[in-house]
Amino acid sequence: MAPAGRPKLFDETEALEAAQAVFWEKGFEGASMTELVNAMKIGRQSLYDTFGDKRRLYLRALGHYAEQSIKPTLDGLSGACEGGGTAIQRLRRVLGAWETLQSGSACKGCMLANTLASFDRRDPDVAELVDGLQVRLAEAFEQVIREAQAAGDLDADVDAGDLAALLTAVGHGLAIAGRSRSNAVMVPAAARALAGLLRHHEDR
Amino acid sequence: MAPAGRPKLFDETEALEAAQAVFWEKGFEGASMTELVNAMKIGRQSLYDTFGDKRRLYLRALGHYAEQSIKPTLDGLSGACEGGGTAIQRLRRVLGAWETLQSGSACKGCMLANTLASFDRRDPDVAELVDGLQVRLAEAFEQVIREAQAAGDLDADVDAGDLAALLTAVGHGLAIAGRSRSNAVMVPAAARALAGLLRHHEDR
DNA sequence: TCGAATTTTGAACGAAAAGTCAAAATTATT
DNA sequence: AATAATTTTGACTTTTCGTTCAAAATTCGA
Repeated sequence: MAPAGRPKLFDETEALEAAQAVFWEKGFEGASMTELVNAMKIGRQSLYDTFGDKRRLYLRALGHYAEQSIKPTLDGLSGACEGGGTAIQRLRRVLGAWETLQSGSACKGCMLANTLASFDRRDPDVAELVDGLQVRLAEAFEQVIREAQAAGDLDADVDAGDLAALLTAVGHGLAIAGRSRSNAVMVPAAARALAGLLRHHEDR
Repeated sequence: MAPAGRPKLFDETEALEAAQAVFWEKGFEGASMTELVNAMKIGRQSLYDTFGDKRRLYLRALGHYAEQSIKPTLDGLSGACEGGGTAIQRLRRVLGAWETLQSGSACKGCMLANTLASFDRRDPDVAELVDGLQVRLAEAFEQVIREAQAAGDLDADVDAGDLAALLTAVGHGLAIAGRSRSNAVMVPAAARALAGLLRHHEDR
């Protein structure tokens, strides 16, 4: 059942991705509607008709970012993608992916972290969305950690939940460091240290 | 030699601190000049005469934040304050201070991290200031780490510079997590895990 | 083919933004 | 006391912001 009336000339997902890129780079208040309209290559009114106001557009862009950038991490941890491997291998692979991601020259960091740092924390929708993703990420970490501990590839004397929270925080930290001038030095260094700390003590 | 003319009725540092608080909470673009003028309790023109434009005010506020919030950490690491103690004790004390700081209910995170996440990265002055602070922090960490390693309180098989970069990144990460809804849970958990990983392997 | 429904287009709106101007007020120097 | 220098005050300018309006264009169902 096609809707009566003129169909949209633009691809909604494509436009959303363009908006996401702008918001990711400039933040909510740093991105102007004119800028967004230009980047999305759609008319002003089409934007408002399709996405509502600026705040709702940001929410959808952030949701899209989550699907695109957080989900791969979750899948990588659970082994649903990239051919699996042992728990410790999957963990290391995700951390390695983060490293290369945040070491690039024009790195924009992580939209999640940027949102946490800049968005009005009283906004309930944003707070809930962001926090939900954070928790899901931490839970995925916890599961892999337990698995790696059970396999004897990770010291079992550190609580899995605690370590998961630490890795989540490190994710944020790498993303912030990724936006700094010396990201190409700092991020790989931090990643090396983390990889070292995550070795089993018997292997040292 | 007092300057001829009417003296200012306000304390410059006090006004700057008020501005810093607003910028810290709302970010550069999130804070309006009228809002700043009100918080600083000075006239609009006095603001422009004293601090220049909005960007220069932000730079001074950020500099003030560095003096007030980063320096204590540097001093705590070097042992210049808080009565010293061993290197590992100083390290743990700083991490503990970060934990309590980022676990609070109305936590604003870290202005440094917020700036990295939201400010236009092409701005050379901001980039230099922020990166300089990051490097100074990493250097201070590196020195304490070396000391702790020499004292046998920290495993020596992880490179001190790398570990310093990691702790700097963890600082950013805790600050970001500190702005999330579940900061009171996540931040202490991450801190516990980090404290566990930093134990010497012989103590496990 | 007519009409209802939707999108597009481009102009326009009011509000709020950053920043400025000029006169009044206050102080130190002479 | 007079002058020069500075700050204060409050209105004002200009620009940009997010959002909306209304008419033209396009498409589908009857």
